[in-house]
Amino acid sequence: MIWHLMKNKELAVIFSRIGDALEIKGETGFKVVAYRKAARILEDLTEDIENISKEKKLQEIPGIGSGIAKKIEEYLNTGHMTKFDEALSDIPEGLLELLNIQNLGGKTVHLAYRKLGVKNIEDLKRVIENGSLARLSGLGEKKVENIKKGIEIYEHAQERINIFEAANIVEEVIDYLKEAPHIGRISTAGSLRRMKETVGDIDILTTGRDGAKIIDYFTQFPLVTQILARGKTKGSVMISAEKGERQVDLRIVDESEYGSALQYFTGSKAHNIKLRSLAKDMGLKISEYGVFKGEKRIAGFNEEEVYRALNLAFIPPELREDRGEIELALKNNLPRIVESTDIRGDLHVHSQYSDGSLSIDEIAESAKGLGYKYIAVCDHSQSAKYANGLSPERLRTQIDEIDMINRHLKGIKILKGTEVDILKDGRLDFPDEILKDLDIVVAAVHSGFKRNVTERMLKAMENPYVTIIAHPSGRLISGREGYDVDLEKVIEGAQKLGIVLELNSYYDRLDLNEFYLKKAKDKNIMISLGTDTHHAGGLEMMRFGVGIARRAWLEKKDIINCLSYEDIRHRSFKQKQGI
DNA sequence: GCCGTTTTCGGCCCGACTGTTTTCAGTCG
Repeated sequence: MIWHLMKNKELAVIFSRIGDALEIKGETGFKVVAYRKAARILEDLTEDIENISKEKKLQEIPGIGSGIAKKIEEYLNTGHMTKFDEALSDIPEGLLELLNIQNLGGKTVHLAYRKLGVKNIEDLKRVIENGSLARLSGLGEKKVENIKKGIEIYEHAQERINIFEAANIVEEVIDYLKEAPHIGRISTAGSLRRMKETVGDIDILTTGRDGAKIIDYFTQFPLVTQILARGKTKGSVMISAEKGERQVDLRIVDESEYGSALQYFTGSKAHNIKLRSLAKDMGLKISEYGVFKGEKRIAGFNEEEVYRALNLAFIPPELREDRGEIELALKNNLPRIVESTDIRGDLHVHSQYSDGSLSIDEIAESAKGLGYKYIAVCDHSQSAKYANGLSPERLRTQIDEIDMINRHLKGIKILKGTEVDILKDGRLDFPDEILKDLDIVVAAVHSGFKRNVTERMLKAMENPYVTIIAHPSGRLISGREGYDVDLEKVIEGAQKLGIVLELNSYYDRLDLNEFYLKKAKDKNIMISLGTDTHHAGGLEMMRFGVGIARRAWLEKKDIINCLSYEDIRHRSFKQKQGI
């Protein structure tokens, strides 16, 4: 577990709940926003809030003022927060949960609580059924019907969609939309365009002459199960997907507005709010329809001119999270984050020798097709029985085969590698005399997830032949929590010993995650991208790894996949790190 | 609650959709 940031998480939850409670009580919206913003900041923070507090630097964090700083200090010192106790004292436990229901907000929850004594979701269903909710002033049959729909969606709520599933859905819907009447440009937007590891819903933007017709066509997509909204410029539907239903939102704008709409619709919300207030300070107004000076539109056709109109360098979607990117763009000082085309090879691929489906030849062919200069075959080691792990003898055979293929191969080189198990006592699953003959040694924990994982990884890193630690947290996005490991210590160890940390780029791992990648980068640790694929199509997962790397502000110089074949083989990244 | 070379008080991002309303409130993104 990530003990270091426990207080950050606890405080994030507390502030978020205070925000919810105040919303229900009808407190001014700005206070609610301020608490929720504080929650988001704490959620995002990669530094331990206790350290920041000790150094008396809480108020240096934008969005944290004297009020919230005091409350943080109180909580850290005493273990409780008076404001939290007050805010929730007269709010029943089940009431906050109701805010998660679509079409139901603080105002209505408050009203239902005060007038009908609704304290939880069961009460809410009751007053819907007996008709008393619909009789409240400001409500009616249709509103209640929508709340009912909201409850249904909430109760069947899926976890967030992984980026791969989201990308697939988008592709299908966009293919369908291409046949819509008089449709123009189409793009995905929202958190998928920002390449978040999971997304809540799917956003698509198009241009077109007759919005209502396109929306109409959109709602007739064969997989649509529910129409949530259908207007002239905006439509929203639920579609059935692999695992349950997913929400897809479509927005239609005029060609001349496409850039500003794409910018607006891509978000993040926090990024956009900051942009709009920046625009306001400059005497401008920004919306999805453009950047305006008075009545006159001064930008909107493409995103570049939108940012330019605000005196900002272009900010790539992956950076738009209000984590300091706007301040740097103002000074034209943004990092030049890595591009897909900078990636010269995949550094973690499995073959038929262990549990992959591809021969070495096929791997070479596929990699060549992607324009790579090299690819590392890293099969499992002998203890990984479940994965047909290689004995030292079979690894020798594989090494010989790769040497032979490399002699004939044009335009691409295969790196000889292994994904060697870190055993339960921290030893490696192969002896040094064979490790020394490999180009790349990826070491990984595959068993004993709760057993001294930190110590075992640190011990593995001391082996002079280990290049990379694979999937350092061990989490699976679809549901496995990961190792009981102290990643702070792993990062420290990697820095000391010149070890590369992996960004495992398969969509359900994406491990390290963006926060630890950023930390590693800040300590000058090199990162390796590997898809860990077991089949040909999986090589395409690299785009998700690159997306996460970009979200972590990684540059070309931070990633060993951007080095030449020679530099990788001679491990010159170690020299770069001064080892 | 946060924030400030126009302000320590009085602002705080902007617009669509829906439904309940005769001019607007609530919710969402």
